Amino acid sequence: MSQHDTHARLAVSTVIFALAPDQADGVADDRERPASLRIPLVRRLREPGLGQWALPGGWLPVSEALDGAAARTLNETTGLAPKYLEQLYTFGDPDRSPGERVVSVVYWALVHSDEVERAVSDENVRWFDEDALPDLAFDHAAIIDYALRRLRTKLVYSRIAHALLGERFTMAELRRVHEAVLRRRLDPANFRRTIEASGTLIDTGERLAGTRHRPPALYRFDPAHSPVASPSPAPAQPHAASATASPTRPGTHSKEPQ
Amino acid sequence: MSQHDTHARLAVSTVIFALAPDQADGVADDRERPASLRIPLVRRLREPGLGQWALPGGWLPVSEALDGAAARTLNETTGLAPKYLEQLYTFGDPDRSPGERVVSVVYWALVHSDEVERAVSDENVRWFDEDALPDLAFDHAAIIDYALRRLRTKLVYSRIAHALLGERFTMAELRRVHEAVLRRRLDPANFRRTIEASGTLIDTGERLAGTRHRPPALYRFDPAHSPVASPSPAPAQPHAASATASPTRPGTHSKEPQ
DNA sequence: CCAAAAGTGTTCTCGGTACACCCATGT
DNA sequence: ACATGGGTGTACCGAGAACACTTTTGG
Repeated sequence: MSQHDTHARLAVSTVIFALAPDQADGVADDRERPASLRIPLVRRLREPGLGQWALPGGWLPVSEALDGAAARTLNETTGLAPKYLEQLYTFGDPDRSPGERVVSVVYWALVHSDEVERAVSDENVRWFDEDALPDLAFDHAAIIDYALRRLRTKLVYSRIAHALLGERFTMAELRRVHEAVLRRRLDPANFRRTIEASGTLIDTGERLAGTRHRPPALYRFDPAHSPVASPSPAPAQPHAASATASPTRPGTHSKEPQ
Repeated sequence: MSQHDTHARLAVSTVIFALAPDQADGVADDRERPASLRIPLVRRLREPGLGQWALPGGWLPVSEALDGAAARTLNETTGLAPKYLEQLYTFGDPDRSPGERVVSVVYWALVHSDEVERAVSDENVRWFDEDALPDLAFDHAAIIDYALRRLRTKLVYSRIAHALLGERFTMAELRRVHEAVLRRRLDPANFRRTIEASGTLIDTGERLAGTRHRPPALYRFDPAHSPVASPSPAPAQPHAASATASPTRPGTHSKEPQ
């Protein structure tokens, strides 16, 4: 392959975010510090970067859409189906990959916690805490850093936090998502009012019982309320990957890309 | 070429913005409506889209950086050297170009008005008013629309308007740039305070004489003050294209890309 | 003196923050 | 009853919008 290519090769990768599941060690103190974001990485099975951790991704087939390729490759490698998927940036420094010129169109995705349980997790796919990342292949550390900044920025002017949660959720759960992403405590009273004023929430009327205190209301998001700024015809929306996740290892195409 | 390519081809295009030069028809009423933005387009000399207007761009060479290719191709086709250049989005729908799969990494650029005079302008390169665009090849109309939205959004939280002006400028000139981009009148008093509070301006101490009223102060931008959010190592900065613009026609590479 | 734009001062509203306080449930 | 988080009320602060007003030049 790559006899002496006069063109760059095109790859698609994705930075995936999920909430760390509650550590059920019974210590009430857990609730005091914000939960953290986790990112799934895959181990590279070939050169360059053999053995290092990298973002899930793959080469772009001729006739597949960019976001389609992002959703497919992340599903093949991790078994995840993203609830939110948006293009992040295209990285193409000539020397970002040793040997071969590779241009990577990078996406970022949000999956909700339940998905994490269903996700592949073996010696070659692992979840890492946002602030405990391993050594990463290529420029992937910088890419994740950039994705985190974008997530934090976008959270405040858009309402995308629900993509990290299930269908129904309490105000406190939603607030903890914001706290985890922004890495700081938020005032419950003010958070409630801000969210309610945005009009993105719908009160289901139901309440969550079984807590050791006053039962909180359950909300869901207004689906009509997803005005995310993206290129005109294709708004960044929850993406339907092959829902029946049948994860396969990478290597379907030659080499692994970045 | 393209025997039966199993990969997409990679192109780089740029949406370039400049202020429309003052129409010197002497009517004082000109000052009453905001100036408009202008965009240079090039006519396609080959299929697909022969004869239609399109964004300046070219194929990505193997060993050239993305922003380098953007700066070079826009300079080759239009003779312009951008003062500001930033990646916009990567467009890659499988059917956006008839016949061949083309993925375009699109940049957007700002040039100041003086540049416009020096720019190439012939039957195959022409400036179009933002709201009087011709029929465009491929998905370029949607791309320009997206670039306009990005410019308007970025103007308010970042201070990039100076990239459309020369070295020294008055507060009113800067305000008219904002008015042209945002397409609405701004209160001179409040605009002044907002800009001054941002700390991005430096008073040169000079004043512009020769007006028929009180001479306004001349300002310049604080170069240290360009904290633009971009991927970590490569901040979006004024870009040094080949400064001695020697415009050449496209066609150096096979076909014209999108 | 007058026109016209430069530049200043004052007030108002609104979104976000801090924080005191009441409410409803399980134990 | 009481601990615990759910939920409400209220006061403050700073950024921006509206607009009256003063200043400085050319004609």
